[in-house]
Amino acid sequence: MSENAAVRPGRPVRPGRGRRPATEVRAAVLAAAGDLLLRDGLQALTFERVAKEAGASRTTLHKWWPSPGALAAEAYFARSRPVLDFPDTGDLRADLVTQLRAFVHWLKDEGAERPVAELVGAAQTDPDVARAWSENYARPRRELARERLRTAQRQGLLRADADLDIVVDQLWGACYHRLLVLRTPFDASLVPRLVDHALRGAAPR
Amino acid sequence: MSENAAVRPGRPVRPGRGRRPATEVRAAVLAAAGDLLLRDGLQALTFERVAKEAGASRTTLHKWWPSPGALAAEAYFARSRPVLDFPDTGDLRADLVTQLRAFVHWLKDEGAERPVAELVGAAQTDPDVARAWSENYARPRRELARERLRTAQRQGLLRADADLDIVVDQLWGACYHRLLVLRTPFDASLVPRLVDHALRGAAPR
DNA sequence: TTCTCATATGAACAGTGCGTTCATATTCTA
DNA sequence: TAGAATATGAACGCACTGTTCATATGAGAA
Repeated sequence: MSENAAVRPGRPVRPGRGRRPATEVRAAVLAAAGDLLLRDGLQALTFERVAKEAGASRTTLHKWWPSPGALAAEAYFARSRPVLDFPDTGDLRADLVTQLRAFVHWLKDEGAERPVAELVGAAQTDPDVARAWSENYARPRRELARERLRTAQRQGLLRADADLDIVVDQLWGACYHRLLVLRTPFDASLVPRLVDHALRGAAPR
Repeated sequence: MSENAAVRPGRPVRPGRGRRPATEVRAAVLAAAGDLLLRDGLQALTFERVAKEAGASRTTLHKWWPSPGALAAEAYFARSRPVLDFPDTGDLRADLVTQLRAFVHWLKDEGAERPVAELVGAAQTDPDVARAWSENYARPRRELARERLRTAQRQGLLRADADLDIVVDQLWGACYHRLLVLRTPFDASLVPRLVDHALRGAAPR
């Protein structure tokens, strides 16, 4: 907001180890980056702007993060709630509906829709973002889903020859398809029909 | 390749209407943009570089396209083959397998994987790309798929209460899910199982 | 045929952001 | 107390965007 008092050129300003230690600077930077990501989107998340908002030096950001994309990904994960455990009440259909509803709710009502879309989008060209997304989000979540399905399969609630990866792709892929490709996000009210289709199929009988 | 003879500064070079008319320049620009997109990816597709490769002026590109993203999208559509008609042999399952196999083949074996991923990625932040993608690709293709499914539904090959949009989301969304989110693209050999899951479901009986 | 208009062109400028280097000052650790 | 770690501001070079400008030339109209 106000002009920095040390902007005057020619006058010797004081560099030196910041008033704050590394951990504090990192926290401030991640907080500022998370704010920027939610408020103005991924495009606005530049080292320049984050540094200004966090009251840190741009040089410092270059030291701790390889690129603005990597910083954005870390800021997002730091802010997103921990991955929900998959419920196992014994009722597979109900558990899937619960889990997918939570996912859609998280996208639509908790502000994650734009960050998720932008981060997945950036991952298509930014290797830093791709790795962070893959390791910290996509793979772990897929693994949890598959585990829950495997349990159900052992209990005879799924066909023995069902391909669990494909089931995961159909359920979550349908949501991402609307979010990313069609850009008409999934409505939570559709979740039960989605699960029904995955379990019963679209063919008669 | 070779240095332009008119690079010498200070010496009056000759601007003026290019040696080529508008249609020719547009074609050259689209061709150069398509080459760049396939060869070096979306990141490399800047007005500056395309202008140089097409032997055109950067000013001209600004006149005809609002942004590099919009140019990339148009260049891609100009190069991609026309949308395949949905076959209707009366055998829904076989027709879906045919169509999805063509889609996967187009991604994996015809070099479309990277451009598609990068364009969908860019669409998450670039409104120009989002509009072009939505209007010229996603929506028309979805409509074609839904039409084929509606025919099948009328013939009793799908449940009367099946949600055709959801079926489309499950089939193509599964492919996009691997391409964009998991980044482990779909293999064509999985297509029959995917279609089987969509029609029969994963539950027993 | 002649004239007028559309338009491709090169040059220049400001703005933004990245990536890096440098000297300096401060805090933490041993 | 000495030295290592590190945050800081400044500066430079680079790439790309977005814009303006004068100029030359081809194409269509009168």
